[in-house]
Amino acid sequence: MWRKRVSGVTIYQVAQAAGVSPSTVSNLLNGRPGRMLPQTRKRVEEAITQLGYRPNRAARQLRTGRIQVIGLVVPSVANPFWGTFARHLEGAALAEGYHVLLCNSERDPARERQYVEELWSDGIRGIVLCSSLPSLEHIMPLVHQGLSLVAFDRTAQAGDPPSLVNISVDNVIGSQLATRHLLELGHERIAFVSGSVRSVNRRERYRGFTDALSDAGLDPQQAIVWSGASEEPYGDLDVAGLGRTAVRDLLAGDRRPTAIVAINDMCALGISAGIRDAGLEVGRDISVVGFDDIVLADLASPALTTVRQPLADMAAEAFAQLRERLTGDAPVGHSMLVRPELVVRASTGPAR
Amino acid sequence: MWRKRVSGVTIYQVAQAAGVSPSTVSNLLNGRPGRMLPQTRKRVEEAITQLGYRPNRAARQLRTGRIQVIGLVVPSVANPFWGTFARHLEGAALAEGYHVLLCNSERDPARERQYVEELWSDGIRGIVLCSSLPSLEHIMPLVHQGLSLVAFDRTAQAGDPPSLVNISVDNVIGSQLATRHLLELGHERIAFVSGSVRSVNRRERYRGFTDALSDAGLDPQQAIVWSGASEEPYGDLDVAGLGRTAVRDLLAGDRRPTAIVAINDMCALGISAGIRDAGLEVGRDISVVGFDDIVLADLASPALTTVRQPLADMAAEAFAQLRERLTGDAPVGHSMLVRPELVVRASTGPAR
DNA sequence: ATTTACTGGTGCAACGGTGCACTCAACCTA
DNA sequence: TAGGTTGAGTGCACCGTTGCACCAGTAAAT
Repeated sequence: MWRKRVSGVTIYQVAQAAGVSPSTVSNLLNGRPGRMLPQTRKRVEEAITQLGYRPNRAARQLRTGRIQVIGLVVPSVANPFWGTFARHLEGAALAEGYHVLLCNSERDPARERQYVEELWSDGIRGIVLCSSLPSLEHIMPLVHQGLSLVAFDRTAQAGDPPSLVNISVDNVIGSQLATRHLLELGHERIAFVSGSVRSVNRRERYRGFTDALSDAGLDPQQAIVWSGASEEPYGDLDVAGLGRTAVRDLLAGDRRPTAIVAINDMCALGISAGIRDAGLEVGRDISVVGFDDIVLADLASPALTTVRQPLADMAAEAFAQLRERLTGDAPVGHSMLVRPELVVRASTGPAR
Repeated sequence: MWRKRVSGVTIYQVAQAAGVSPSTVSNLLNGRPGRMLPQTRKRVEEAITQLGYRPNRAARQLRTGRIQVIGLVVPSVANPFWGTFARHLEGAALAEGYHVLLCNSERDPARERQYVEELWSDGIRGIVLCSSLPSLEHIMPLVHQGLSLVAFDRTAQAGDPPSLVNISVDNVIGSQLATRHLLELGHERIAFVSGSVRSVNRRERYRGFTDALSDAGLDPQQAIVWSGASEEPYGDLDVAGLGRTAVRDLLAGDRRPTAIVAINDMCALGISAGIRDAGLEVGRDISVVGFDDIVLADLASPALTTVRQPLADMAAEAFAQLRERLTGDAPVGHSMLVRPELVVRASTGPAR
């Protein structure tokens, strides 16, 4: 079976219509308009619009090796945090004529790696990776081959090559803000709830948590920590369910917390649901703090106190960094560590 | 400045390593392994794995006109409903070796059209479009040129060409289920809240709403309808804020509803927040029903009564339809109208 | 002994666009 | 008038894969 040819107008047809050679059309298209007379240029432009010519990207990519697509690997776009990020990144990319190819890793390193390799084989040379795995070893071979990588939601780690750009909020400070807020409200039995233990941002947020406890003269060793049942990767969808489960466990234990610091907002929303499941009231019986400030934090009941990440700015910066590297304007980018902000709402209240 | 060549291993290198011609490698790669001796085949396979060869997609696409990428145009992936859908679609696509190129239209017809045209110029010939605009006229020229289009969240309209596949939940029935549920609880002053009036699914859900009222002997003309302030397109992010605003207006009016049917869950969550803003209790003072059953519906407080869309199944079907058309297995697909299901939770209660 | 069929390959011309190297005419310059 | 320079535009090889058309060698059929 042979497929219908649907490729559309080619540069040859444009050239013919304008009475010039394909090279001239190409010259115009590729920023060399000074190489022809204004009247020639005009003829070519008219032919282009009249025929509705659009360059074939595959041919262009094959010839030049360049392509106006970047990859985005997120844990799961079903999590509104990542959905919002994807949308912002796409907005930034679109403004410069780039497309975004979206990949959900489900926090599975194997899938992450597979995706990155497929993107490479698609000719994509710039990727925003939201991995939060401590080690990016599985990706580094491609980086050395020329892949531009911006790691989002991951701070610089010892041993990172200089070519790697990290963009992240300062998780330690964010978590400190959250924890201090609870301490100031008089809470002392504060729990920390998260999923997988391995991610960089979990580690850092945990450190901010313990730092704040120490500063307040409490013993971090005594802190109540709930970290999911297993070491297995988990999709971000489940993180809310995880929070719900956590509350059951915590309330069944002998040291019931009066406040909970959640790894992120989805988790916090799950925790809030779990608290209600137990017949308790969020913000009065147990306080909850999230992280991210997704849109739903403000919509929840009670509205969620959380640590805000300036997502739109960070997405814009991620794209800007990637683009500079891709176009060769700045071979070495620089990492960015954004200061987060505490947003106090109704899910936190004085300890009773 | 000339860019570093980073194209990787080519089919020539594989052929040379295996001691055959590129054609033979190509034959193996393209499902014609019977054309060579088993030992030859083995040599080629070994050369492929050893060199880590991955076909260059641009070259392949240029030659064949085919490409293993489909486009997905959604209103906004920041809305968890669309995020979840995107994830499911991607899962289905990935299983068959397809990638998904994601585009957020923000419900702007101009942007929608622009995206579809760019996808076309990228050589993409299959698109899942979540438009819900009544008319797809702005897309039809490309469909006639050979674009395979699956319209999601949109039911068949009079005048649709047979080549167009629509996949949607039965909005009329879904909305009827929601409304009847409220009627059975004794509500009579029921409001319908939505954003833009123009979308097909808003129209249908509204019809289900009025049908149910009529069936119960109520006059649909008397129904309380709130439909946003303007005719302008709106991003899906704002739909929650819209719901919140709606409640302010409704409570300021002289006919206060005792129950509200929301166009979707994000809107319902906004409505719930608005009800709380006014110092009232959701499910007791005012009942709220959503549509979609996003993950957060179950997490909300009170948990949201809503109409469930079997999103995973629908996404799988959307991809399957598209794929059949792209591979030529089934030149004419068929539309799908899924029966939705009411999920009763705590946001609805008896009228007082 | 010639024809026919099959097996296991290979040769080659595209696909559409790019940009370096080139030409050719017109215009200086000494 | 020979030599140089500039301006405007063209020729062509190449990017990596594909699959039709072909071919050489062997085996079976006539």
